[in-house]
Amino acid sequence: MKNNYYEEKVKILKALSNPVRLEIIDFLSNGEKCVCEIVENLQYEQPHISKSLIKLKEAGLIKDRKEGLNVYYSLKICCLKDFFSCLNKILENSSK
Amino acid sequence: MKNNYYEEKVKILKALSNPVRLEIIDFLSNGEKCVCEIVENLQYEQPHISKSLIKLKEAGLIKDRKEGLNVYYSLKICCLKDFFSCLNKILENSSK
DNA sequence: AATATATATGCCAAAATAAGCATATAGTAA
DNA sequence: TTACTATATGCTTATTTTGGCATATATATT
Repeated sequence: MKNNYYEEKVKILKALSNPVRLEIIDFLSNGEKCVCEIVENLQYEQPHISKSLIKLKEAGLIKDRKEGLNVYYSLKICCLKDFFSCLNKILENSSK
Repeated sequence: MKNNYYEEKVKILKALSNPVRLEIIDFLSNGEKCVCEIVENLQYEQPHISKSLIKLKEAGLIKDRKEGLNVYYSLKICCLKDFFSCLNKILENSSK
């Protein structure tokens, strides 16, 4: 259905529409990290980071892997670089 | 500032995070259209379309041009195609 | 000037999101 | 079992977003 077609995209875009979640994605672009590393690095409350990760995962943007007590998250998408370079182009254009 | 860096991207992503606005962008990918054409084609209330267009414009995604009583809107960004093809890849991956 | 048309704005209630804090769960170690 | 650690979940309040309806504005026409 046409509506579903847009709704699914909206879900991904909404997951990305948050500064903390964008920061997490940036951090994960350096490779797989456990939640504790993300919390330590980004300095937000642990539950906040956890919820952010879950939202990104539900949108299909990242994946997780358990190892003992730790959960490791990593990017699931390879095209995100181009995606964000488009965003940057938009920003450059806007400031003109 | 790092915060501003993400906030600006979030503004663009939020503008895109809505099915009606995505539909408008799709429609505009066929070329410049006036508000009346968009309203007629997408079947939403005119004030709703107007607000959607303004939000997209404020995010730097589209531009407008007045001609008599009409206002014509068109895409301002050429990389949106790649942007959405990335979204589609994410969707394909998610459904696996 | 009066009228008509295209578009934008304002206001409102409902729904969604955000973020803090407390607490639960799952795995590990003693 | 008990205690500990890493992560997830639940609850709550504040804020933002949504979409409908009424109305304002700007331009064109008579």
